[in-house]
Order: sequence, then C-alpha cells, then structure tokens
Amino acid sequence: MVNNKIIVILGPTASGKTGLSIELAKRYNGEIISADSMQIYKGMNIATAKPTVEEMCKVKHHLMDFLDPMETYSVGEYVLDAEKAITDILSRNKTPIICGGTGLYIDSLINGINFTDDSSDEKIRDELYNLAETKGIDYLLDMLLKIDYDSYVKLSQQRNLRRIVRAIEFYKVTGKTITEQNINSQSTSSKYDYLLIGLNANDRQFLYDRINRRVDLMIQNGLIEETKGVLNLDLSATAIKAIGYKELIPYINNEASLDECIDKLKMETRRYAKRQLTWFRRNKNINWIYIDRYTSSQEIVDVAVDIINKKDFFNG
RNA sequence: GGGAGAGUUCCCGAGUGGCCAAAGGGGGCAGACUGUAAAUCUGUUGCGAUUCGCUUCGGUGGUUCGAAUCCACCCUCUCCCA
Repeated sequence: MVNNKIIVILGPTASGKTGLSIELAKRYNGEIISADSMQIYKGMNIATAKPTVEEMCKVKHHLMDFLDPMETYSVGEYVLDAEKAITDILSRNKTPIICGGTGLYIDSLINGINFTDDSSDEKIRDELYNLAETKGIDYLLDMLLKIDYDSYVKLSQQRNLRRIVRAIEFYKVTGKTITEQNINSQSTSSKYDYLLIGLNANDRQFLYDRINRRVDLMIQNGLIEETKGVLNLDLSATAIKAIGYKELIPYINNEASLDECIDKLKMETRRYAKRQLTWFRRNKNINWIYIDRYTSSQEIVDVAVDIINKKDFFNG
C-alpha cells in the first residue's frame, strides 16, 4: 500500500503550533508544510510569527517564506503546491506535517477540493463591484437569481457581496454555476490518511492573554521597523490584509499613539483567533489538545505523541 | 470664589413626558464559509418566562395617571472667568 499518511497541526494563532510541529517533525522524521496564508510571504516575518531561523534550520519547511509580497496567492494555488510538497516528502520516506491556522487551506487540501480550473477574471470581478456600487447589491442578486437559484437563496440572506460577486464571476468565466462547482469539486475523496491535532485553550482568556503577550513581544522584536519596510512595497491584495502592519500605520503616520495602535493590533489578533476557532470547531475529527491544562510545552508534545500512538497512526 | 456644561445599558454615543430595555457604532458571544480567507458576511447582546413580568439611564426625594426625559437638593467630571 502506498504511504499517504500526513499529520496536521492546526489551531488559532498563538496556540503553539510552530513549536509542536517542529518537535513532532524531529520525532517522526518529518518535514513541515505551512498552511498559513501569510507566512508564505518573504520578509513578513515578525507579523506572521514565522519560526525563527534556528527553528527553520532544525526541520525543513515548505511553502513558507517563498513568495514576493507583491504577488497574490490563493487556495487553489495552495492546494496544488501543497500536494506537490507532500508527494515529494513522501517519496523520500519522510512524514509530511501540515501546520497552520488557515482553515480554508487545510480543509481544501485534506478534502481534495479540486480547484484546477482557472475561474477568476479580475476584469469581470471589478465590473461586478462597480455595478454593486452604482446599482446596489440587490441588482447583483437579481443577476444571480437568473443564473443560480440555489446560491441566490443562500446569498440573498447573507448579503455577502464578496460571495455574490464571486458566484456571478464564476458563472461568467466558466459557464457553470458555483453551486455545480461546489458539488463537483468534492467528488474526489481525500488523497491522504490524515490525523488532525488541534491546539486550543479551555479558557478563552488564556489564549487571549497569550496573544496579548505575543504582540508585545513582536513590538520588542522590531515589528515597527518591519512595518516601515513592508509599507514601501506595493503589497498584493493578499499580503496587505496581514494583521500587524495596517494597525501600526496610524502610529507611523503620527495619527495615533503607539499604545492605541498596539491595543488595536491585539484586539484584531484576538478576533482573528476567534474566527479561526469558529472554522475549526465544525470539524469533529480534530483531536484537541487544551494547552491550558499543561504547564510545559514538553507535556503538550507528549500528549500529541500519545494521540498518534493511540490511533496507531503509523501502523494502522 | 464666579460662570457654562456634562453624567445613559461592557465602551462610545442618540434619546428631552407615554410608541424606551432605550437608535447607531464598537467590543463580547455564537454562526456561515470552495480561488483575496490574517478575508468576507450573518445572528445575538439587562434578567427571567410561550405575545408577559421584573430591575435599569450618577444619588436621594418630589411633580405626574405615567419620567432616562420636568423640579429640588446632593455627589462626580469637564470647560471658561478669577
């Protein structure tokens, strides 16, 4: 039988994924594939809490720190790149360890979502946004109603402009509805035998405290300098969304105090963590480790190893 | 010391006699999520129950059928003149 076993470490930001993934990689002859929509970018180091240089030296990392911040990126590309990396790692008889907090990337990868068709068109997308601006969101909903009733029903309740535009754009580019795409893309079952390990805290405040502390640390480590450097670049639509830079701009422009900006940054990070948890919680196959039940990172590693052993993951 | 003004639900902030448990925003909590996902969006947010009841708008009294809204005094804060 072909070996297709992969370990996935996931969880909200600041839950300790990086450390755990490196320890597991050392123990299981693994290499790490990042599942993080921002750590892909070169130079965006402190804000995205990338592993340190020393940590990167211990274990080989894939899909991290490889893309110019001016380049856009997407789930579709991620799935292809990650699949390639997994094949490569497995071919060398090593264990792929997926590690990251971007739920959409992880789910799309392990569920084998098929994104291969090129279905994006900037021009059409822009036109649709312009239409929404001039004629209103209901005008787009009417357009959608004529092409895809199912997604119309769903999106007319949510009024999520982004998704409405995407649904129409998809139809205009491919001639198929997004509803069809959603069904077709799922037709393949997972290519991998995966084990999901999630990090979380029983007490939400425990996680929030960690986030607050880590932001302070980022500032100490030179986040402001990094921000000034990054802002000189013509950031891509993807990279510009990174939490960490935009919150510090008012301070750099002398429009707000540093403390105000740091508080905002902490708050945005906390809210991000919450959204991540909402995403992950619906997946009932995650083996959760509650980090506030342990006093050392070593214990958490032991618990993770225990999960892997109990599932007989590498022998089953 | 003299004058002007302000205190509203976790925060900001609207409300100037009944339609106010109190607009709106923020935050919190919950949810959605298929090519920008560190994005985008939805619901909910005094307490307890089945269209209802109870406790709230700095404090204490008062006017009124009825007050966050009017009156008196008190407390706190801001600003202006000394």
